Amino acid sequence: MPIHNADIAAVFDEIADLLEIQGANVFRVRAYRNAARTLRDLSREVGAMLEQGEDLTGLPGIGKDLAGKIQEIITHGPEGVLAEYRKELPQGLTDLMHIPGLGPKRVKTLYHDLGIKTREQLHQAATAGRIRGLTGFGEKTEQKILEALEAKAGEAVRFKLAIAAQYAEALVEHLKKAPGVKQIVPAGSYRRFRETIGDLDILVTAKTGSPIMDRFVSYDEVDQVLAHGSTKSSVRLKCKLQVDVRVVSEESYGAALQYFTGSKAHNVALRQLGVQRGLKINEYGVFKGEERIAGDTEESVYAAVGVAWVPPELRENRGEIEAARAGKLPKLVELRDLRGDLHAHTKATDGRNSLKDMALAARKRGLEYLAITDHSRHLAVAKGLDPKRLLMHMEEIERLNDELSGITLLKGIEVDILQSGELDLPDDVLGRLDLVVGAVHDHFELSRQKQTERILRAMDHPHFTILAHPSGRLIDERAPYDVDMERVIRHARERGCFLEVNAHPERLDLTDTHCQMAKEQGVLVSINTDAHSVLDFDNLRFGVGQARRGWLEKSDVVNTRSLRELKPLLTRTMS
DNA sequence: GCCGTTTTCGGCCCGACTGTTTTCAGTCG
Repeated sequence: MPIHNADIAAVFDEIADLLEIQGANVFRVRAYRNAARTLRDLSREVGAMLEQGEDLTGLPGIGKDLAGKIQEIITHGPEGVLAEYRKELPQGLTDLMHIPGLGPKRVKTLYHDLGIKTREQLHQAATAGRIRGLTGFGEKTEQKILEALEAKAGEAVRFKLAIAAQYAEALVEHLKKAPGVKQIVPAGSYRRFRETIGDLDILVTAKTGSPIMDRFVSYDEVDQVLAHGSTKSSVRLKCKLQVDVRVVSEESYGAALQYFTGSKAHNVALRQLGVQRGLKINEYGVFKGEERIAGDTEESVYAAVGVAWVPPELRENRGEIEAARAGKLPKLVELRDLRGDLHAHTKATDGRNSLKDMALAARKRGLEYLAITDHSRHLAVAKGLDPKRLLMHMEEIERLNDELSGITLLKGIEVDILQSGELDLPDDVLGRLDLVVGAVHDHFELSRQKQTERILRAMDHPHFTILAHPSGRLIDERAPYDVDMERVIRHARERGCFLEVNAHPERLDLTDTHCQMAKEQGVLVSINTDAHSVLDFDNLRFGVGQARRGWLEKSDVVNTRSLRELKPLLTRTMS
């Protein structure tokens, strides 16, 4: 079993937990957490990097020691490295730290004073009232622990961005009606367009004395009030989404927006820049000693430490601060840059709307072209098209193009990539289309090597244009199939084909880091809705968000081209 | 344990809320 970056990151996080319980130096703990994060964000496998003789100490937060541990974990597995830290503490103890209200200190107390090692033992002790007497604990803490254990809270629930958006928009509307409210904006990972949201952070500026917090905690979708202060309140909604509202004065709006947008890692890095300049940055402003020198706008905060304003989608501490410092931030692609959509379905297969309805909906969005890419015959469950039906479909598209103005339909197919890597329709049929979108819809279980070769072979086909949803994942529902995305991206460059960013909120596939990798390799990306109804064009904004998180600019996205510029790109130039 | 426009040592981001305290530790983000 190959060891992936995420596995090594998990080992480092466990070490960090164990060190915290042991009361180790907090900065040493942080070093392990930083390294874990670096590994999770990395678009390449460290195993492959080591094989190619690359030096891991070039990676942020990885020094000589941790590079050695990574090597050890890859060569001999994680047990040896972990054993060293597990010596003094039983395995599984770190699990207790994931229970809300329990951190390293309390877990240590529970273990040392009562010998508690598992959730079950903790539950027994809490039920028997043996927790409340421990130092640092009380009746309320005991009760909260009990509730957390019984509610199985602590299992991190994340919400897909599009779902969170529904709750966020409704809540913002509710809060707006509170007297004295001036500005109100969702910040946090929501503003950064992360594909899933752990909780929702809403920033409010309001006149002093505004009853905003009372209005917030009494919102009828609130299930539980977790905290209720004058500047900070937290609730859990009935849908289980946690929402934090922070109120600041108007002069602190920029600093607070910057602060609550995060990410945490980005903010830490920005503050370090501040420290180097003798400045303190917090949610109220930028301070030189006692003097407040910036903070009314986000731009002023960044300017105070000598860097350009960073778009929220880039704020992950993946090099954006260095780029901002050097004046080399990308000019990110925007929704309005998109001129067309290269992946959509109709009633002919598993879509809900007619060709004409889809065309008109796309035109209404201001799109200049829409590729109709219904399924091919192999996907029987979707009534996939055989050559005969496809040819009829193409004729219908041509007729409609004659009839409509302001939108051009392109003749395409979402053709199944068969297990062998062959495409599901004959070459002469594929050759009559404007573009061929290839996709894997079955045999997700193939080995990494077979899956990769299957896809590479499909891309070799002379008519292949775009690889749809390249990893096949459904967020939180289906893991990506095992495929060497580095090879796929390199192959796309060699063969001159494109990779999709599927804008459906459950897919968002390519991921942000793979977008970045595609850009580095010079592979163009197509932001497509994969629309199955006229409503799905709304999803384009999520696809754009994902592309922006991947540092993509207008020129990196193939469907920002006008139809005239696009056409020659669709004709593959095979070398 | 990492890192360097104060560089190989001595720093390492900052504040709110809660509960358990009697001035603050722990947790969280």
